[in-house]
Parts: sequence; C-alpha cells; structure tokens
Amino acid sequence: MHPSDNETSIRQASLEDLVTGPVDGLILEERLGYALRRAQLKVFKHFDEAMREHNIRPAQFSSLVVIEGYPGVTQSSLAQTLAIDPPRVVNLVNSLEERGLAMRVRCKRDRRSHGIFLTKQGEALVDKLKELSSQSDLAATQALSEIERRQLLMLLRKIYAPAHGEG
Amino acid sequence: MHPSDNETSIRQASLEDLVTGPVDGLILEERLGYALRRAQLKVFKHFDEAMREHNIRPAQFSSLVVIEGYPGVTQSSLAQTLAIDPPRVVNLVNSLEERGLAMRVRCKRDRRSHGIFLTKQGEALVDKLKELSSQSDLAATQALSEIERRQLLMLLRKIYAPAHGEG
DNA sequence: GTCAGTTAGTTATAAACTCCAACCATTTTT
DNA sequence: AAAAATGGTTGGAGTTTATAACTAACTGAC
Repeated sequence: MHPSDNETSIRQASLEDLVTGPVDGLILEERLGYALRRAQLKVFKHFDEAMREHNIRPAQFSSLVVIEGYPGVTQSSLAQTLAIDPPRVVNLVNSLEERGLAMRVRCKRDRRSHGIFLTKQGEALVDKLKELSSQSDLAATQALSEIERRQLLMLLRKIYAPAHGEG
Repeated sequence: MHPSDNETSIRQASLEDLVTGPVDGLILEERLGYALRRAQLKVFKHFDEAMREHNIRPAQFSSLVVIEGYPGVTQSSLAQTLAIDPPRVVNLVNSLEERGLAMRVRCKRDRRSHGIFLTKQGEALVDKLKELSSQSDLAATQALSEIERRQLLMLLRKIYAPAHGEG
C-alpha cells in the first residue's frame, strides 16, 4: 500500500441513523444514460439466460444475424454495422469459425478482403437463436404492450440512427 | 499457439464480389438488446465528452446524485440502488473520497455501516454535473421531441422497474 | 516498373469492468 | 457464549474494450 492511500479514512463522527434500505433514484431516474443502462442490464440478463444453452454471446448473435442477412459481408463492413472495432471482429469471426458456424472466403478481386458466410450449421443455429432472442425480448419486457414495444424500438433507433429511425 | 488454433483457416474459394459497405441491421434492428446497446453507446459517448473536463465516470456521477438525494446512504444501499455489487461500491466511494467529493461516516448504532455524505466540494460539483448531464442527454437525443424523450424514459423505467415505471 | 499512400485484416498489449471467493469486524440469534 | 447473518473490504480471475503497431494487398502518380 502506498502512503498516499487513505486506508479507510473514516471520520469518527456521531451518526444515529442512516438510510439503509434500497432507494429510488429520484433525479437519477430522469437521466437517460442511467435508464438505458438499467433497461439494457435486464434485457441482456434475459438474453444471456436464453443463449446459455448454446453458449452464444450478444456480439456473436448480432454477427450471425448480419452474416445471414448479407452473405459475403466483409469484416470491415461488419465492424461498421455493429459499431465495434476491427480487432474485435477478428476475435468474433475466429470464434464463429472455430465452432463451425461461419467461414471466411478470400475475395478474388481484392485478396485483402474476406467474405464471411454461414455454414449449414450456422444457418440452422441462427434460425433457432432468432426465435430464442424474440422470446427473451418478450420476457424481459413483459411490462410493455406490443404497441409500447414498437414505440420503444422506434425511439431507440431515432437516437442512434436519426436518419432512418422513423421508418 | 496451440495446434488446435486454425491459423487463418481461409478457404481459397473463388469469390468475385462481396458486400463491402456498411449495412443496415435488418432483422437485427428489431432486437431490443441491440437497439438498447446502440442507443446507450451514443448517449454514453456524449456523456463521456461532457464529463471529460471533470474526469467523472458514469458510475461516479450516479453515486454522487444518489448521495446528494439521500445523505447518509449506506454502501450496501447504494449497491442495491445502482444495481452494482459491494466490491465496486468500495472502489467507487474510495475514488470519491480521494477526490474530496464525499466522505464515509461511521454509524453509531451499527458500527459496521458507513453513511456516505457529500463534502461542500461534492455538493458544488454535483450541481454542475447535473446540468452538464442534462445538456448531454439533450444533445444525444436531438432527434427526439420533448414528448418522445419523456415517453422513452417511461418505457425504459417500465422495463427495469415494472412496479414504478408508470408513475 | 516503382514509389508513396491507403485499406483489410491481424497481433499484442494494456486498461477497465465484472464477478467470485474469501476475509474481518460487528451485530443478531439461539 | 456459540452460531449465524450482515456491512464492508481485499484480492484475483476472467471478460471486454481500446490502442498501437504490424503485415499483406491494392491504388495511383510518376
């Protein structure tokens, strides 16, 4: 321990009672970042549970869905689409390849690029995963009506992709 | 490297063209988890920028706001309120103490507990931070009307706190 | 051609966050 | 008093996430 560390620098002040239970966030709940984080925490928890059996992480699932929608997508394109950086894509695609769910194919025209495709196995799995994911989303948002759910998605899209959020 | 690692196991298949640009997520954008993550990413980016000058992390900000709203809150209560675990609260409060923004006070009744209070400095700072945070939220959600913003908050609260979300 | 500059992908590394298990001090229960 | 429970703390392992540096391949200007 460094001397600069204040090893439990507790003032020995007198205090009769203090707030001991859980507490609602008050002004905090008006903060968008906080609300987003809390909601995401819950949704992701459900997602993890739903995917546990298949040992799939959120980013892996997202990748599989994009690859399915755009067979031959490049890694850089995947990075832009998912808003993650290139090094992460490498790991992501590696993990998918190792599990036999996807494969890289070198592009003839530009031999730097790899097109990514799903294997038969990958195709089969992603279909199942999409179903599980939908169920998980529903379970995590039981408190919402179908209309509210759609509304929420639209509002979120408006935030991160203002141009296309309204569609 | 292990022999089991497939060092760039690229099939030398022939491929003329492939999807190279960024791509819209298609079915992916219907996934709640994805939309939440993307929106949070953007909101947090704005938040980080707004707080850079004061070198404040999201969790630190949240803590300050809760402590301000509930002076004398205990660490366990803070943990429950922010949905983080006790060890993280220790680090969090340490960092706030080291910077002179908050202080622990041992409770007379139960000497295991620490009430946490803001210092004068902390009080002054949190007021400024709340203002910055509000501005940052607005900037990150320029695409939303005030009504939509309120709607979004309500929907998010409904997800993570179904009982109180409607209020 | 060849040189500089750019892009796709990769590697390595470090920083940060999260989670877990163990631990001390204190309080409560029996 | 002994046992169990609680508030807080410490340390470490396992993941993420970001950064920098690097190779390979392509492009365009000369």
